Amino acid sequence: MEKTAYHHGDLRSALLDLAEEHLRQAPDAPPSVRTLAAELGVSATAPHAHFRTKSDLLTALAVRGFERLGAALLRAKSSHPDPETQLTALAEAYLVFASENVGLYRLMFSTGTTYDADAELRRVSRAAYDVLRDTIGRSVAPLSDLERNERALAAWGVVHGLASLAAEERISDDTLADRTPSNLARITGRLVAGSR
Amino acid sequence: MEKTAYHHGDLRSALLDLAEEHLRQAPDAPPSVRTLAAELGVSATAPHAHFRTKSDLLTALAVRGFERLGAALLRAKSSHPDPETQLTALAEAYLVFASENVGLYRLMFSTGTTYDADAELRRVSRAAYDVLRDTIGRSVAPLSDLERNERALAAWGVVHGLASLAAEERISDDTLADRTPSNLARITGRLVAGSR
DNA sequence: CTGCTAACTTTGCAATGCATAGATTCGAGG
DNA sequence: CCTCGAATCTATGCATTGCAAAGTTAGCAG
Repeated sequence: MEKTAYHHGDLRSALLDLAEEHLRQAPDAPPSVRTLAAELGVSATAPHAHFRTKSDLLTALAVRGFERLGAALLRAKSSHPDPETQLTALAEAYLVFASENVGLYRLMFSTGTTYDADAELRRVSRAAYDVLRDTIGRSVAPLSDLERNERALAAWGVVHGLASLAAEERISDDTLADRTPSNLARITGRLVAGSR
Repeated sequence: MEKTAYHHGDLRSALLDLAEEHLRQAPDAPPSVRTLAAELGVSATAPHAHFRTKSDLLTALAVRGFERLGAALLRAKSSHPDPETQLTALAEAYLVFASENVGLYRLMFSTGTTYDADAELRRVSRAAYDVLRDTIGRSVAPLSDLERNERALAAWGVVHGLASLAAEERISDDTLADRTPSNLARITGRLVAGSR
């Protein structure tokens, strides 16, 4: 789908790349479309041809994020064949992704209303979630659909919650000194695997 | 601390009240300071006397939010003397607050850098968290400090994670049909109390 | 009554998102 | 090769917004 260079190269991808770069260096502020355009040497309204609104650009960024997150989860899952450790490995991969892409991760879960509108975003988000759910489904003995869904949701809740709290730096030093992804993953694993 | 009316009434509180109202009706967009001022019949830069920056206003709003959340948690705790049900009641109170104050809740956990700077915000946020931690600490048998902190953090992670996912409407219908706070609280309680 | 201070207004500026109209360039069909 | 259409990009303009600086008004202490 990657169109080859027209006037100024593949502006669409270039915009997304640069936006991600900006987000990495300033995770708290959403990147300015005009600034992106200026740094790419195009006019201020050039992005308008590829993304009708700024929200569309951010949504496209979020889609990329979920694709990468899903890939990271799959990688973690396939490199840990043992179901005992698989869940913790998955949690760790999730937490690592969130900590290494704070701005992007925040964006992925804050697109707000756009989420309902964009089918693509829903699809990739769902795909990432399904990796987690399938792992949960297999790691524990026979479960009803409802049971499995509830467990998967609970597990997702824990990792997402801890990832968010860590990303927003809401966990203070006297609450938990070791806030590394691996330690948070350990806590997650212990909690989720509790009633095994 | 409430200064009585000067020129135009208690503008500071009026701004916060109206901002919260705006946030309730448009949870996705942060309120515009100029619009708030206009609706209150003051000049566009009048708020500047009370909040040097917009971020300061939002931080003050977040402080209010944490105060109300903490109060809600305390209320829930004291109305359920039984330690068995106390934790679930706490989780439900938390989830109810988040669902009834989506915009405010989002704000409370997205102030970003401001959090480090504002001691007041840190204090009230910590106070709300301590209610949860103390309940966890008492509900389970003797625990080391580290154990208790880890459990409290995990519990906070679950409720915060589920509250966030629900607030952003990221839980689809085929994942969990019943997304009411009480059902989510039930799931939370079962998970956290797992290794009792 | 005088002066001081907090609250508020006026004015102005820069950044930003977005719409519209026009120019440029690529590529396909003749 | 040439023409034309469509995609891409530019130019211009506008409205909203946050913010700063200087002046104005109102309450209050002495």
